[in-house]
Amino acid sequence: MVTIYDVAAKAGVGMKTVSRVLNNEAHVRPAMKDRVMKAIDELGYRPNLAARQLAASRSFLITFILSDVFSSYQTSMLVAASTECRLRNYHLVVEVRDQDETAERLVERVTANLRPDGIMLVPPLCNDAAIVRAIESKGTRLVRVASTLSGYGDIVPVRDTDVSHEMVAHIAATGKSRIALIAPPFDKAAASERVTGYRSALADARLPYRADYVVKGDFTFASGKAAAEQLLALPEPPDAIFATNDAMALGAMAAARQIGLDIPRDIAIAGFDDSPGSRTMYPPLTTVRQPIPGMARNAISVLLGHADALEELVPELIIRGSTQPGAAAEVHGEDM
Amino acid sequence: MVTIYDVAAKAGVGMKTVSRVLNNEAHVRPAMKDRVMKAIDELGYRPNLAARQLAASRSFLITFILSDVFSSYQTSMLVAASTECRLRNYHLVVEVRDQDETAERLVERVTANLRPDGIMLVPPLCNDAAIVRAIESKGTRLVRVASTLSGYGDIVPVRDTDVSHEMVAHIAATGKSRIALIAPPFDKAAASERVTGYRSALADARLPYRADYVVKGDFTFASGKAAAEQLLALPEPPDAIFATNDAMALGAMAAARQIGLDIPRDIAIAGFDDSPGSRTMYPPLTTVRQPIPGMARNAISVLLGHADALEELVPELIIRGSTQPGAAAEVHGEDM
DNA sequence: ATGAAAGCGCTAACAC
DNA sequence: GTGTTAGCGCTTTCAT
Repeated sequence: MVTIYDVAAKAGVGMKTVSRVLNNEAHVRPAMKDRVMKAIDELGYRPNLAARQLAASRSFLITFILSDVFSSYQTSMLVAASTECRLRNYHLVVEVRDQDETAERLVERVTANLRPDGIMLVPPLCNDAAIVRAIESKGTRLVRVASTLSGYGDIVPVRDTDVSHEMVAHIAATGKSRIALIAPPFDKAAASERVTGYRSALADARLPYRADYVVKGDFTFASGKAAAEQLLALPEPPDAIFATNDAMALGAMAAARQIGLDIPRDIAIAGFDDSPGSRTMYPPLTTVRQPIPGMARNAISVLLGHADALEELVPELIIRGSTQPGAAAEVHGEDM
Repeated sequence: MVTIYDVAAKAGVGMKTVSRVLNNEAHVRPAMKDRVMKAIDELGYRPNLAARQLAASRSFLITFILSDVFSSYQTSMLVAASTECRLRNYHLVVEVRDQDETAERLVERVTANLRPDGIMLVPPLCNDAAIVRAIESKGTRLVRVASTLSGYGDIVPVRDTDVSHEMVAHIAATGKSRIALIAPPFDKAAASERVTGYRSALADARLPYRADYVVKGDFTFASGKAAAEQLLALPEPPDAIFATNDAMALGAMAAARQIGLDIPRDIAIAGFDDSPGSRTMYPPLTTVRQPIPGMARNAISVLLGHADALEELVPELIIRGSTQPGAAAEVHGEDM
């Protein structure tokens, strides 16, 4: 094993100098730096993380807590966060919340022996007040992506209002006039940006807002299917449904299909997330692509204290065949 | 910070004794053990991983390398592996293979400063010979799940032949007689267990094996769609398609849908993996559920040297509406 | 079966 | 700017 001593000896300098070079600290003469770098290269020296952790009492680790309920959104975030960590010489540790594990136990075990420098939470866990409080009590840094909850930790926001407005405007532009919404489960659904965008677009298109056209779901396929069944059973059923995530939109598609409706002729359907499933339907689902890599980048930046240069992120409307006949028949299929 | 010294002092023993208790080593009198445990509890002592790593030169870390191409299979494995690690006081670090990153660079960076005690690879990366060789050259322990490639590292096998046979037998039992196969991309496709099961089931059902009914795919939606288009354009098209994974099966469903075929009446379709997408289709996809938690458990066991008690694992046939009208209309929808 | 002492490879604090 | 000296909190010899 090549240690920092060997490098120091080879370069003919003290070991603190090597350490300075390794950590990109200031006050190192370029010539010195080169000499050290050369020695590092020639020796094939690799710093030992455990030793750095112990001496610096930093772990260079970020913990990402995954809920036990799957979503492609979560895993996309995970992948993006891992990629981001690597660019900063950090590593991402995954911990999965066990079913019926209390928030306290979860946070305790995640925090106890690994001592991550920070924890990253995405929906739905980032909206779990007990978890957030437990992390606060441990004093571990926390970043929460797209959280609808205030409280401990930095929050990386997403602006969903405009793109939701755009979505509903697009649907209206295809000639639909009875556009229903499958809303998020939040108590005050009106607080959701996606709902706000829906309402403002209706107003812009001079379409009436009808309370019976808004049904809450809980972001699952089953809830979307149930909501759509309810909507389609209305005396005057909608001719379009905007579901606030893809899983619910797929549920709505299944409900429509089951009673023999043609999509999008009889009923247009749109979702939100650009999940793999949205691309492997026929017709493929019109949806919104979140700027996930950027969100993860922002999250890790915040966690590591570089909150200065956060990116401005804009979700993107993806129009496909479920709202526009003939649109984007050639969707990229990904292995899923 | 409570250290092992504090515990030793409080319990009135030497620190090696505390260490022995913590590591479940032999030669500790029960009374002694209790005394130490009590002190640990009262002090709320938590071992410091970094210090253990440094002293023991073990990291208590397993690295899971994710390919940049998504699959629910991969992420299910990841989750299961993380859960399994936690039960053994290990932690799972995720690293994502960058596009156009060489195998050597990938393994170098994954191995260099974190020094995981083992690496876990699942398809498709576990079949990348260059990566396997690079890991071998680092001397890091490796376990590969369901690999079709021999070479360095332990392999956790899956037995797909029987369930594939069962699948094709099921399709034949529904009255279909022209059953096509979308095969894996492997060079010698006949080497695949799924293909073997297909052929033996055809033989059992006294159905002819037709070379024009077997088309290779590459496990993506697009390849499945293309393969199905080719099959459906045959002078005598098949009345059923068994795709060797779900993504390709969904591609086949899209192809069938596009030309107005009814599933399963005109064409039955089945997949393999029980991916989230298989459950959010209408009709839901008949498929095979792999025993993923067990596979992950076996993989981590092997990696940690407990290769003794490996579980015998059996994949499960999941019959749904895409092959059997009226079957399982009520599929669990998961958020995806 | 238990204890004492010596590091593991690095960074922090300070001296120069 | 650069070098020296102490540890970080554990496990590992090796005594006893």
